[in-house]
Amino acid sequence: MRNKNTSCTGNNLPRLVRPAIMGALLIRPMHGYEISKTLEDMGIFGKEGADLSGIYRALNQLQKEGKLVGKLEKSSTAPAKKTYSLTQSGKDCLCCWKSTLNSYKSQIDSVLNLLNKK
Amino acid sequence: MRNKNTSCTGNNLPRLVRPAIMGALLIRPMHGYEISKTLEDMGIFGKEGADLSGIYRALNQLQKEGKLVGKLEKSSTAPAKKTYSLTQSGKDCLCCWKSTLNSYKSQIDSVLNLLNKK
DNA sequence: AATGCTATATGTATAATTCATATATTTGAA
DNA sequence: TTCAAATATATGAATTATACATATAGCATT
Repeated sequence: MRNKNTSCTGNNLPRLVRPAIMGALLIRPMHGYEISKTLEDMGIFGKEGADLSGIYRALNQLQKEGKLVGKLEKSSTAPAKKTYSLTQSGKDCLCCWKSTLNSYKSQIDSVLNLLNKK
Repeated sequence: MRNKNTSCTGNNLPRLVRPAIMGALLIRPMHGYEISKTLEDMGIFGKEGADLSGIYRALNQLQKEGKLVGKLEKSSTAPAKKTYSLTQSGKDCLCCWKSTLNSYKSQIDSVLNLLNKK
């Protein structure tokens, strides 16, 4: 059954995956699975964490846009990983995201004000 | 040119149109164009306000879902309007939206905390 | 041997958004 | 008085994001 987010029971906030990923990479360079676990531990996307496939897709997109670079690390003892780090362009983008996220918050506050009327 | 919202320059917050519309209807029953102007005046979706076509689409969906009822008002002196009001189901939904929006805010705060690291 | 975790990726369906466009009436300005 | 702008609703089409399923594969534990 799809469709859990169409109504007022909305789970995750769309468009938050990208800045969340990039924020995680501010801590240190990480690979996708590690990013997913980090965000899950922080509880950003609820108890179940963000969808892994969405994270991998976003990572590939962000790389295509030049905001991240991924380095493939092969290993004989573990599955291959791609460790991503922020580029300068990615860091600039994060700065922009800061004001975007603050503007999201004030938009939400405006709606909440409406909902608390009366 | 499309594509203004894909990156960190994100404009409108998705999934905010529906609770915003329903919140406006808490003030009083209104028709679509009036809702659009009300939200625009409140600056919820930036200076340019929300896209009108999106509002009309959401109104029709919300009506289909039983959260609103629309009453067509024909007039000899003005274009026909559809005045919408919240149903009980719509009011229940709004209550749910309140906690959803607060959870959105805390998700955003978590990401902002990441971005402010160092 | 079987399960579960680590690790990445794609296919597909759906939902939401954006922009363009169509239609029709009314009001105000040049 | 003609033309533009505002009021009012709606649909078509493209894009983006999300969600869920699924595929693959190595490693660790029981």
